[in-house]
Amino acid sequence: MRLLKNTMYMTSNEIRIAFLKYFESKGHHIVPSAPMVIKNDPTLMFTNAGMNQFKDIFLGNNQPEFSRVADSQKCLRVSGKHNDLEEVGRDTYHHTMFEMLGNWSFGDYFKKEAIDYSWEFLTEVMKLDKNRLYATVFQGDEKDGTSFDQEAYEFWKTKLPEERILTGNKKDNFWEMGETGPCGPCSEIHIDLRDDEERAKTPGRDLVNKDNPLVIEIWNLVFMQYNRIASGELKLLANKHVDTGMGFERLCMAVQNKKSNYDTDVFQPIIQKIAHKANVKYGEKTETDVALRVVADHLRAVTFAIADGQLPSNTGAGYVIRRILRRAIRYGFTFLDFKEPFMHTLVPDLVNQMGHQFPEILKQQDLIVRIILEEEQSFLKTLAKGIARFDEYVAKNGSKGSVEGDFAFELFDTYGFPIDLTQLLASEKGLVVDMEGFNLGLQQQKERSRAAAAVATDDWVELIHQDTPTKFLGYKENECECHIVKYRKVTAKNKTFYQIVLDQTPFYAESGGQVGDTGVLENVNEKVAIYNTTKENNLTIHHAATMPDNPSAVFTACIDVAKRQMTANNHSATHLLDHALRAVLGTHVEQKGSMVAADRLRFDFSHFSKMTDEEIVKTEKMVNEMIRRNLPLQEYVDMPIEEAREKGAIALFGEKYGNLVRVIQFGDAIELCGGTHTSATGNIGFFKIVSEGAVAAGVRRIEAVTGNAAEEVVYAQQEQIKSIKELLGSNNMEQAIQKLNDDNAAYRKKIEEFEKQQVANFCKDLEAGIKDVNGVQVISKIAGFSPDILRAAAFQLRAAANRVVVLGSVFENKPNLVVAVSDDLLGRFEAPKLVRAAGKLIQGGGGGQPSLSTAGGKNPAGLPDAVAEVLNLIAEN
RNA sequence: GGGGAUGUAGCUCAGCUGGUAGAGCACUUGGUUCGCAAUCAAGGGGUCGCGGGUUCGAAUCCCGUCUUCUCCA
Repeated sequence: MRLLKNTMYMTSNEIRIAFLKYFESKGHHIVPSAPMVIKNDPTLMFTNAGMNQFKDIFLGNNQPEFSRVADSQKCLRVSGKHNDLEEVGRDTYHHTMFEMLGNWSFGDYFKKEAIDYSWEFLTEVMKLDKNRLYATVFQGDEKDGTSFDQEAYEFWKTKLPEERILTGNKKDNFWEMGETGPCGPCSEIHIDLRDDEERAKTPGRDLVNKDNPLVIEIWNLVFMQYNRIASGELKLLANKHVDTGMGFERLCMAVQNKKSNYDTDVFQPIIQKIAHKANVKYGEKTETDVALRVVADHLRAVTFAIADGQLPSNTGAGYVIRRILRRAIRYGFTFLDFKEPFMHTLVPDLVNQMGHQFPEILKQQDLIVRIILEEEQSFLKTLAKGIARFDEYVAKNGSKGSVEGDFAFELFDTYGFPIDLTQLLASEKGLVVDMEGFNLGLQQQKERSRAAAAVATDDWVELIHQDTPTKFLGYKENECECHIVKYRKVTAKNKTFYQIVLDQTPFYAESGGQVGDTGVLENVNEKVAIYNTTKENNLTIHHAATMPDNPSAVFTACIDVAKRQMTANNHSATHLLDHALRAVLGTHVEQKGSMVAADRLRFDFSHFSKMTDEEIVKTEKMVNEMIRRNLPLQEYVDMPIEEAREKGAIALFGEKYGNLVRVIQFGDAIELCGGTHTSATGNIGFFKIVSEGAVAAGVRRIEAVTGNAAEEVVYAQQEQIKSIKELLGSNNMEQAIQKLNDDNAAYRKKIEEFEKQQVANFCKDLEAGIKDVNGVQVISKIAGFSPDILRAAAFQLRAAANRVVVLGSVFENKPNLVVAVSDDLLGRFEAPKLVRAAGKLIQGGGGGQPSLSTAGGKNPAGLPDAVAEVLNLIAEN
């Protein structure tokens, strides 16, 4: 319940809407947040800034659709100079997931308007106290040849007294996207949220950019006016852009007059909920406060990541999500005393709070809950195992006073046991963890990995300047004339290859699950094989082992048509499968992953139980029925996304779509899709599911084949059945196999009994032939039994007192020897010694336990001598 | 992608340097009666992930491969 006093402040939802409304009123086009999970950019796993979705515009690979844009962007940061996952929650202002409010100008307005808008929004719309605001301006950099940003300074002078306009160096006030590329000076707006008393003591201007949690940067206005080229030199850009970013949570804190982001209504409802469940109060104890913040923050991050299609896993981006989730579980486990899964129970509360603004989490709530629950269960299990392992270690090594770094690292590295938990457990036992040793192990691990993953990428060699994406002709053409726009050399693991960008291409770049095309780049003089095609942002990259001798020549790019056709068949079949699954299982089926290759297809989708055989058959039949109807491909290029949605086209969560989309339709199966498809479903021929299984909680995977490959599966099965029938000599396989099974069991039983009998008879015979050697009852015999029977007999015979048993046999042309000694003679004779000595005579070796040992060899003729040798040895002792 | 671990009875796992595959729970049958995981006895159940190799002998050692987990990138 909100206190009356607080109703004076805008809620976070109102603040977000006010921001978007304001910029809309200034001619900005409002775009939705891009997914937090990034595909098609190997340099980035998650959206970490508002500008990510516009990167291609800044890089000049793409043209903007609108010159003024604003949005609120979901972002995730887990590493970087100011963002270490381990720090989140310990202080009151770091987050993993946050929203970045931003407005952009692509070659439209520049410094004046950017500054005017930001000032007006903060002071007039948000009504923040002007006296608490500071602006920073770039001071210039001699080495770069850049000068003081007089322009920005002049504009700020119209808003602020000069003593509250500060200058900053290259580190704070010059923004660069990477080593090279567009960049420029930036102007930051800082706000001083301290009490008046504090402000009177120290002026705010002394605390700007000094890591004070209450004197913070609230908005960064970047003025992109340069392009940094590989030599480090700056060149003026023809089109100047504005890129701004304002931390939504910080803005809420300022507007709502709080001392921490976590005190705003963005976090408080969920924090209160967690506190209630944990039976603690927020604000009472540092330890539990940190844990509450960690859980609240991480819950948001994980929920949104899963909604955007990134499930926790053990590699790449999925691993980052798992780490975040596990960190929250572990804080809950240790400091909030949650010994049972709890995170998943909080999802509905978060959805309740944010589901209106972000419908993706509302729609996928069930899946999110299930996945988090499963992760919680499995992690609590690894915690339990780690604790057991730790206790075992302490029982053995507790007296040493410290926990060895090697052990702590092993626990962490192999068993996933968090190091801080190890430290906690250790301190409870009065032990100290050797962190130096632990860090050494971690360091070595990192170096190993880096060395293995080292990729050296050379600069692009630009042959033709082109600021539009490669024109893709592959929907219609299998080959086309082309020029190389640019290329670069890449070295990884001592292998070099080349990445080539063309002006236009028929090659489909790996995306949307469909594999990249292969083919050749050729002209009359030369021919280069393209072995893969991938996408990096908007660049279509052709991979080749070598470069043409004359890269500037005109080429013909030809794809491997057969492979493409099979891939297209599989891609179309995937759409039919998706459609059939929704019909058979329900509309909760959402695509969670897809892989379309020439020889097979794989489709991951949300569904909560194993598909029954009937459901699988029903799905197959439905797909095959659509194939037989030979539905023609209906392709709509550049259809407005709203129209596509009305048509009922299936879109993917976590996929970024423009305003104009490509729609692929086969009958009732309609999907937004960029892939290549077959002209009519009849080309697919035949569809067959080859496996169905689980990939994660609530996610199933189907693997299937089509056309030739499917035909082959059927033929292979037919062939198998035929040969089985031949082997059985019967057409009624079920009956014949049942009989075989029954017979087999009966025979096994009989053999067992027979062997038992054999051993018993054998023993009886042998008992009759006991000899006395040196006061010891000796049984020795050479027979034709298997080693197993020999051993069983010896085992029985040694039960009596004062006995040594020596048995030999030739079985399958190999000599075997068993020596057994009765318990009371164990001090006097050792079976292994005896058997080894005898083994030499049959050209073999042996050993075993003191009471019973075996040997085998290669010389059957030596067997009598071997037995005699044992008797000699007995006689000598 | 690299490192480490893991795979043994329906389930949870043990099996030390190679020597007759085990425990607990579950199951079957029988006995007992102390009413909600009762107890006693007997019993069934295992291609030791898969494929090679070394060895007289491999669950155990070596090589390859797959599964799952885990850390790093």
